[in-house]
Amino acid sequence: MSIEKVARLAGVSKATVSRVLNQHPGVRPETRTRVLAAINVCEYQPNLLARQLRTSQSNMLLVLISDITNPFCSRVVEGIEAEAEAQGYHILLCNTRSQLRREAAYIALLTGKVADGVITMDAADCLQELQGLIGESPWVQCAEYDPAIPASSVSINNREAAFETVRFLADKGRRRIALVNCDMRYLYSHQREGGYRDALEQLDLHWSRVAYAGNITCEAGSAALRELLTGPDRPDAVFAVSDVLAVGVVHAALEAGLRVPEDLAVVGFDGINFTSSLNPPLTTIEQPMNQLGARSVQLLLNRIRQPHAPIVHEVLPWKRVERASS
Amino acid sequence: MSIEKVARLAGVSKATVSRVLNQHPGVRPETRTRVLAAINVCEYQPNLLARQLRTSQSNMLLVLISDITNPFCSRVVEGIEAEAEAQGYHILLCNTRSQLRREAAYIALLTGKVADGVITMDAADCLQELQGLIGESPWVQCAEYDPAIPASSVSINNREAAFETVRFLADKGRRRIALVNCDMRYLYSHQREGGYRDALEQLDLHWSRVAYAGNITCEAGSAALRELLTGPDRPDAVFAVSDVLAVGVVHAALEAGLRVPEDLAVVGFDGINFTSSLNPPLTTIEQPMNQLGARSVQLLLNRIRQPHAPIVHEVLPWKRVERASS
DNA sequence: CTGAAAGCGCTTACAG
DNA sequence: CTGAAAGCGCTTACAG
Repeated sequence: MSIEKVARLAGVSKATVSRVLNQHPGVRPETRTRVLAAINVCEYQPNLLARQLRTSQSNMLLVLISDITNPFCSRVVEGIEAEAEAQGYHILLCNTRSQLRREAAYIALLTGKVADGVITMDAADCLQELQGLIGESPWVQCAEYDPAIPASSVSINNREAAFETVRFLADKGRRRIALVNCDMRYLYSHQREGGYRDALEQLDLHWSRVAYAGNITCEAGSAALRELLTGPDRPDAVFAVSDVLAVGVVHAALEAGLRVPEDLAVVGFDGINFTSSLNPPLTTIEQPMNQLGARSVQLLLNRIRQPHAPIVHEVLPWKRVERASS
Repeated sequence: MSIEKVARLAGVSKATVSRVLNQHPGVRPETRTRVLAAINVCEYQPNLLARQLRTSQSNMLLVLISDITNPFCSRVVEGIEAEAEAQGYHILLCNTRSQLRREAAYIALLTGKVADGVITMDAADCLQELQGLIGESPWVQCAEYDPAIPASSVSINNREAAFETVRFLADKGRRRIALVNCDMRYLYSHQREGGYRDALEQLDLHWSRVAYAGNITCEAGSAALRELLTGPDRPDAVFAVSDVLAVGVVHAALEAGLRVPEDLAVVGFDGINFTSSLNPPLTTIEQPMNQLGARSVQLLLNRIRQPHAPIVHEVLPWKRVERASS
């Protein structure tokens, strides 16, 4: 009814109002200003729902992340949101905790045309099930991906990053390098552990030890270190697969009377902001978090705009940031 | 067209399919199963856009936050998302950086019926302008609010929390208590500084000093402390209005050769998870972050469901968590 | 350059 | 218990 009201006020048809609204060329200037005036008078706000239904595009992107509280995730989301906004898209956020039930409810929005595409950051482990729900809809897998799924992905080379980190620690003279890993539902857990083991083997380091954190919290990191300290000989270095875990590792180490890095070198992963302000500052493997998000959006929009755009698996560079903890 | 396809397949009318879809009572069981079967056969997915347009409700909530990267914000968002999901609503997230331009684009979604209501966490300073855009739409102000705006709010008593924190430090024998504040665009900055000054006055403490951090980062916290250390006599305690700033304060203090808490007691604000794993663990004022989010959703839904529900200003409790840094 | 009409895919009184 | 019809508020060929 609303566009109709404007039309009556301006003495034109709904079509003309629509043309003005969408800045179509070829509306007589005089008509245009009359319509604009009418729009102002009645404070007309277009009903976007109707527009979306009619044009069958919503300019909305669905984002499925497992934990918005994880600083890595929130930085990626920041990147996603900024790029989406720059391209005229908006973000529908679902904090899934990798639970299919929650995911399903949101994906109904995708198949229900409320969103034009989806970016997932869920554990690789549940991607196959998601595939069934998402079907053919435009989809980009961010950070976590399943190579068997026909959807683009953006990630880093986790195996290489882990491999080089172990080599870095070995170069510094460390001989008993432990890994604090987490949940094996995640692809990165497998890849980083793979890199860790490869490096130990290649470097002929026979001491190896892995502790698994139950979740990505400092407490879980502390618990993991305590577990590592129970063995007959202690590690002299710990590589944690997340900065948050590393904070807990350092905390538990100091609590146990160890000096960092003298007695125990610690390296984290992600490159979260606060790592540079810890005591000691934390050495970490920095992921291009904003880029991961931004590129995901770009690839997704490619697919939305040209449904037959090729599927690509993009690998972004990581970077070691050396600080006092190692 | 789609519901029509199902209807043809099942040999009924669109109306009947719709009734089955919405579990209306009074559909003959036999008809029901026939429709359900047809739905399965053609893998029908309802177009939610059409439904939303027709019923003029979207079950979508717009969330405007200034910085998703701030751990406080992401915890509140977590609370918002969880409660919304529990009530059958979804979240549209805008990372505004308190920029009106970005906000305006999202608010168009609200007035354009894509969202049923809005929760803002933006700086109080830009709330008046938002008011103009939001108009009469259901709105809850979370953490930051403007008392002059006719919309509900959920927050804590910042003035009281700051007051009690200063008293707590004074009780511990501290005499030169400084404040590390941030951006005065925020209401909480004013309130906490107010509480700080009130307490000093009431306690007859004449030493006072405030440093302003340019943003909520550890680096800004460090810079603020360095500034405080330039004076003739140093503070013996710092109250920082955010845990993130406090991390930077502690870092710069240690760097300057001060012991925490012996030479300088430090108290943060928010109750972010990692504060307990810092070295030393950080004393902080804990805000009920999930509750702030959850209650905001509840108040907003009240308003959405009954547009004449009264406006309320809810104040949630805060809690001091005492640790080694003070 | 502008308008009348069809249609996006649903839901909901209103009849029967 | 079920169906025909109107309508949510737009946009877009198609005429003129």
